[in-house]
Amino acid sequence: MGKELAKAYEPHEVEERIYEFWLKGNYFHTEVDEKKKPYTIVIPPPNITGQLHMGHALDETLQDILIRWRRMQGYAALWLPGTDHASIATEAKIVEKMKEEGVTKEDIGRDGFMQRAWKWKEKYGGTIISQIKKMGCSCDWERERFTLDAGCSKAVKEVFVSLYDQGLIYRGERMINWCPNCVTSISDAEVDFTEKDGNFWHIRYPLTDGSGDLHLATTRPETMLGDTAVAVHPEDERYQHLIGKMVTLPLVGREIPIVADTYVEQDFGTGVVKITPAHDPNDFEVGLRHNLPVITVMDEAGIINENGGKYCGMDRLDVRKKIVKALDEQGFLVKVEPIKHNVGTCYRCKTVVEPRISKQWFVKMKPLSEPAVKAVEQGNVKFVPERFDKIYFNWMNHIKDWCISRQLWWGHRIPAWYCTDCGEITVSRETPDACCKCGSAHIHQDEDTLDTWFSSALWPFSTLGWPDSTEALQYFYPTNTLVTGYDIIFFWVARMIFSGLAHIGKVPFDTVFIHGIVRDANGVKMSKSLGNGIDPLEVIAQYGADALRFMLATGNSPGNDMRYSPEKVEASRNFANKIWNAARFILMNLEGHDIQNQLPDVLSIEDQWIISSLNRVTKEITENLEKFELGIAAQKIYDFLWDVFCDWYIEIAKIRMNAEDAQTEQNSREVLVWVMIGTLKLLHPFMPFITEEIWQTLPHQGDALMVAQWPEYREELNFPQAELEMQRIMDVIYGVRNRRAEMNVPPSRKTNLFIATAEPQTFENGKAILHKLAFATQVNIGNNFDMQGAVTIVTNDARVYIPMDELVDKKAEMIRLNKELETAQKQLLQVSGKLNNQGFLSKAPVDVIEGVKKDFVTLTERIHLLESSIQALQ
RNA sequence: GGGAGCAUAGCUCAGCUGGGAGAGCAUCUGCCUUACAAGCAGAGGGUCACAGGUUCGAGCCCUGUUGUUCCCACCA
Repeated sequence: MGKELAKAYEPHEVEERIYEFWLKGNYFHTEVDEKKKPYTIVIPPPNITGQLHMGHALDETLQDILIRWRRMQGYAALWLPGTDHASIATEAKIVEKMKEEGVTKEDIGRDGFMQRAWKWKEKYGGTIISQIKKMGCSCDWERERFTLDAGCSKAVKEVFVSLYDQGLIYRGERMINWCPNCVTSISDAEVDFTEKDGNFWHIRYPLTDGSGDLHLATTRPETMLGDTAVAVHPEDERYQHLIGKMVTLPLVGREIPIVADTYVEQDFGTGVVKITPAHDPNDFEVGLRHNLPVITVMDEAGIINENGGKYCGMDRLDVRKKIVKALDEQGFLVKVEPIKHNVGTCYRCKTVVEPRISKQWFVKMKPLSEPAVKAVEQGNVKFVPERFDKIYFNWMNHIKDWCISRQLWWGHRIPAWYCTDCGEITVSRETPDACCKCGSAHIHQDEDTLDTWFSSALWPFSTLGWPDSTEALQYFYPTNTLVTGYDIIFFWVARMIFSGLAHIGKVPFDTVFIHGIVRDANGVKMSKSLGNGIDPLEVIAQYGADALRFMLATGNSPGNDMRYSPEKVEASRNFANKIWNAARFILMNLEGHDIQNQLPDVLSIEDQWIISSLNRVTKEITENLEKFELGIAAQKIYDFLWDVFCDWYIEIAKIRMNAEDAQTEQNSREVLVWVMIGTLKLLHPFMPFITEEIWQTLPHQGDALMVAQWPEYREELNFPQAELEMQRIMDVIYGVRNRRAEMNVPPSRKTNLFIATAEPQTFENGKAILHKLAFATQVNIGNNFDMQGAVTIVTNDARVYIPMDELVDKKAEMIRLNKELETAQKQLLQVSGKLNNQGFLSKAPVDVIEGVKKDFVTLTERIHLLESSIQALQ
């Protein structure tokens, strides 16, 4: 206490110090405590390759708000942090760096590569964590985890073996999505379809018997090297007579059959489709049905192989051009039609994905997805906003088996060993010495690793110690809230839900709180390639973490996208500064006085009014937070602090600080402190740094605001009468200010005020306030005043006169009063319309009818006051 | 092809289970009133996309239309 605060809030001087203070106090750490209820959030682990971007900043802010709020409410609030090894992304980065050094993966071998990768992780993996700390996040850093650490590895092996034993993991040769650039398989979820310009190449396939030819169209002419049939619809009259005949594949010379299959749509194109079973998923199915040979013509890197004849060794896209040219030269090309079509691309590197037949590991999804769907249907997991459950259901109900093996080194290696002698596969938690079937020691482990999301799917329980039955697991699982963007429901949320159910038998969390993405000021998605991303760290450096957090938490609603704009952060920064200065005012007035954070025994009207207002706002904000309406909650604190506490209560306090009466001053100080502390508590989850800093300088109980008790609504602090009376006084002040502003009267020019009212006591009580805030030299209160040539203001409870003869334009005054009368009469008409409506009276709820009746009385009184004012003016 | 979101002040967006529309920024007018000019006091500005319907009452619920964004599926 007694510390001098700078005139403007300087976040960079505060944030680091406060964060250290919290760490030192060990406030982030949460132990199992049977006396408390747990509240748990597991962080969506950011990639170790990552740099903090606005998406993280938003996600982290929402989580920290929830966790800080629950912690203050007395929960054992655990926010469990960690990072993801991000197999594809990380491996790509390391390979890229090795390339600069002129080293390849093969050069250094698997062990050498893993050594490098771990070194890389040690060096860069902490970056994102330190950036999260800059946001002010209250994660339990003692429990920080990594998806590739020993514990997670144990969980992964357990899950793999268990699913394998249940027959839910199998190995098979299937058509999968292949990224020729990452040189690995990827899952269906990892394919992005993007619309691209392409061509329909119309080609003529001659009938082998020379009786004619078939026209067909393709977007991938190079795959014709692997064609093993041509298909038409069985009921297509145009081609009935050709079914069973042969065509000769141009350029290649292979004779292939014409088959009939309902997969072909008669109305699309020419109704003839070339069939390449090795390079198209649909063609693969057709091939199976018609027992067609499968000819693979491309290798892992998209290079044409020996089956491609003279095109062997060339890239698929070069071959496309060459084939088109050759077809054209030899007269097989009918025409080229430019089209837009959807092309599957790798979600990591954007390379065009090649469908490819390959032996991979799969998770059988049907038995896992069904209980996961049920869990959401039954409400065991709730999406906020609710509509996202539709997206979830749609995906879960149409899910195909999940390809989980990746041809990468950085990741969880598949715990399967192959016997060179008998061919048996040994799947085991521990590294086996011998084949489980024949006992041969000639076994070698599968070279592949698992999809990153395989380990992420276990995150809510692997991080709590599973498969061991730890105390933490028992206590904190199921977790409570999962906070993430809608773009990650498939990748992660869905997989966590079925994994939790399959391995623990319980859903991993009860609520999925979904947010949108942060776009730039023009509404364009921020991306590295566009270079339109805003660095949250720069924003923090310029405006402070609290301003960024507040901006991200307000002005948007759950599940919807938002735009970043500097103006919004500035507004939040200004709010921080407002709080700062309110605190400065209070501190200035505390100097030399012994003030506790407690309410005085006797409360004035204005004390009751502000306390009652805070009490109500406290209740509302808590309710908003319970419903995940974070933005609304933040807005309410903003409004209370600025428009109510600062604009009115502090202004009134200035008057009372100059009162003769020492007790009034003292009471005023106590209420100032009490309300400020209460407000700081409400605001703390949103703006943790500045609130903690201020709280520390004010009289308080306890060591830190972040572990102070969340305020609760108290019935004995509800003062409706005081609120009503303050409203009357404020109405007069609003009216006076308004009229003075219209007439350009500067504040320095004080005037007399005459208030004619049936509620003299209210205004008597508020005399000092009216005096200062309505710029009065004298405040006269009575039943009636005979005022000539005065400015007249009519409120619901009073007629107010300001004698300013030289400024009064009678005509203008008349017009204004008549206009107000007209408005009031219109409103009265509406209100009485309702009261005369039998339907309204019989069907509307009682409190609504009461409200309208009250309006009727108020308006009638107002009209009466206006009419007599007009009369007086005449 | 299937599904979802959005359309409210000049701009960016709030508006909870239906009870007569709000904020920030911008604009205009006054103010250095000793916490704050990153501020104070005022003002203007909206057929809540359009058309129907339900209801005593619709920005909110229902149907349709238009525009816009996105997700899923995928057409060779």
